[in-house]
Amino acid sequence: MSTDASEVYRRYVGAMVLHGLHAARSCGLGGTDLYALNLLDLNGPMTPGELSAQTGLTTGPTTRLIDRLEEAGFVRRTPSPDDRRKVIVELLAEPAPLAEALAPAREKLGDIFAGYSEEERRTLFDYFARATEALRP
Amino acid sequence: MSTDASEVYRRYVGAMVLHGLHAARSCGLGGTDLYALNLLDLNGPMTPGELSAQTGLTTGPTTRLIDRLEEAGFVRRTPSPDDRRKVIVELLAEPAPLAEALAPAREKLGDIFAGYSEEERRTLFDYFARATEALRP
DNA sequence: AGAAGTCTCTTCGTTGAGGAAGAGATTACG
DNA sequence: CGTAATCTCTTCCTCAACGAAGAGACTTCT
Repeated sequence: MSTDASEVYRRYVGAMVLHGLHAARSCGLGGTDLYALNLLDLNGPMTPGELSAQTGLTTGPTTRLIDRLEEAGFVRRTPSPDDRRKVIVELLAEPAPLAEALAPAREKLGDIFAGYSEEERRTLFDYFARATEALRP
Repeated sequence: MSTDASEVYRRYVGAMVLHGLHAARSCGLGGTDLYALNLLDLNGPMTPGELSAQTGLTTGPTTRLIDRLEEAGFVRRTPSPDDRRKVIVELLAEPAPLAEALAPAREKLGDIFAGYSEEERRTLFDYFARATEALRP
């Protein structure tokens, strides 16, 4: 990875993060809320305890974090079938306000993808899958 | 962009955002600080007024935001040569704590890039550059 | 030159997110 | 069985970040 490529990549990652934060704000979400949503998206449903371990929050703030996300329609709480003390926090289908906030960017990116050959697109998506796995927390 | 590809991509973006937020936290940065740093990285040096317009903050919090970033060694304030009321906020070289936080991920991604052919890497970096431009706020 | 406008910074009050401690319910262990 | 451990949630407190309003320095316009 040359210095030049590294520069391109750094700016790219910055743009992605900025994009995510911007979309989150427009839905009234804070940084931690976005963090939790991405955790749930990448790692699947989990209990408040697991979420609290992965976010680094103590249990009190975690409860209120889940409250916020539930009220906003992002997640759902379900009682755990095995252990009646536990709760399972599950990500719901993408809520309308978020989809709306992301739509313009998605369209632009769709146009970019359309400009590549089938083989190039395969390369890109292969990379996306690998990078996602590599960055899994 | 098929539904499947869209899913891959959504998770990828989530992983990138999570990665950025995680690195920021480990340096004691909040969401807004990260947002501002990325703005400065993508759009170059700017005045506090411009930064306040782009972050959506009023001028008071913007001043303190810059104070925080300056104390942490991320940015530098320089008096504007044309207008002595103005200040130019400039991003410095990446501070050590941030580079340290990002190092493991960079290494992993470097390994991934190393597995592609020269041509595939060109495709990837071409995409990165285009996507960065498309997402510019 | 003087008035009006612009830019940054300061001060003050408010708000919201987070930590600490403990309650209540359930499960596991002796 | 009964005691200890676990899990979520509640309550109270603290603190950091934000907005509003205005001060001070400088520029622009008449």
